[in-house]
Amino acid sequence: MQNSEAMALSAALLAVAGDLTQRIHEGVVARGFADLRPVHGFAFTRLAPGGATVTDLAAHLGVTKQAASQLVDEMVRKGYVERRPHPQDARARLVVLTERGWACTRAAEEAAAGVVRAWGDLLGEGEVRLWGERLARIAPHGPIRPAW
Amino acid sequence: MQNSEAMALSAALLAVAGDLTQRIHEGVVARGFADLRPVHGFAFTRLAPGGATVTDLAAHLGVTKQAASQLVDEMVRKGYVERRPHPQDARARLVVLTERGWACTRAAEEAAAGVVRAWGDLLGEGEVRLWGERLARIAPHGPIRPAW
DNA sequence: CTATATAGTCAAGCTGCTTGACCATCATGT
DNA sequence: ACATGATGGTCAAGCAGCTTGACTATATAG
Repeated sequence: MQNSEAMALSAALLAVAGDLTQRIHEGVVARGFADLRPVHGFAFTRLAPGGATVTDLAAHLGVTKQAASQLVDEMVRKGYVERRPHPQDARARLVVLTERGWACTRAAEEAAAGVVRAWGDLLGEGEVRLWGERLARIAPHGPIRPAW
Repeated sequence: MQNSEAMALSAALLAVAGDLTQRIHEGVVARGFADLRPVHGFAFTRLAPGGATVTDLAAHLGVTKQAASQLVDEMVRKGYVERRPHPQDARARLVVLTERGWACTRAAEEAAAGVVRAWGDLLGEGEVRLWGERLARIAPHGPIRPAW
């Protein structure tokens, strides 16, 4: 494969990723969560299972723990998460989703499903399902942050 | 497809996109262009064909023309581009790549080719080639900026 | 020839991140 | 038991990269 082809493929992949991020975000906003940005969604995916510490969150997002702490401050202020004492470690605090946080997480899943469904209409659902498996093999632990 | 599957697929796609961005950037740095960030690469892809105005670049990157102008200032200072008078419009200035800018563009293509080749080793080259076609159908004009 | 639109720049301000310093608590070794 | 270092978290200050607003010069339309 020529270098220029690889570049075109890369550009197409990044365009799809950008489009996906944007559409999920629009879907979340349309469902009534206008005071969030995509980064909050990435945070929610880490917090959802059973909560996480600020340090966990920082590692997940690829930022300093100070930055993660500021993000948590903001989400607390907006009512999406709570800080609770950590059951095993008195230094740490467990950040967990509130009911509003869960509602937003469900909204994001619905929005993502809408986008993926549109892909299925274009390419066939089986095809799209195959993607998921192959993508996971390529970069199972890629950075959550496709930033500049 | 369940919502949670769609979310997992989305996460995998974003992880691959992040991984790709990071690896291309590392490849560019390893080839001797350490004073650039991924955004400069996105700018180069717009400038490469035959140059572009600051306003064109701003639209391509999804930022204000002031921000694009600052980016051009920086790239001029670092020797990657030049501002030339625009042949048809005395208000405008054509931003074009210098020889160093072209060298960096080639380095980015090599790096991208390296990543795509690794995908081919995992999945088969034909499979990867099919991706390119399908990705281009899904979001042919997605934003170049998969930002938060 | 006037009026409006467009290309570009200058200046100021804001947001989200970083670095650095610090305290409280945990874990380890003696 | 207790000293020592590691870890979780916060406070404070600074900065990079972007935005909005204002302005000039040139182009374009009527």
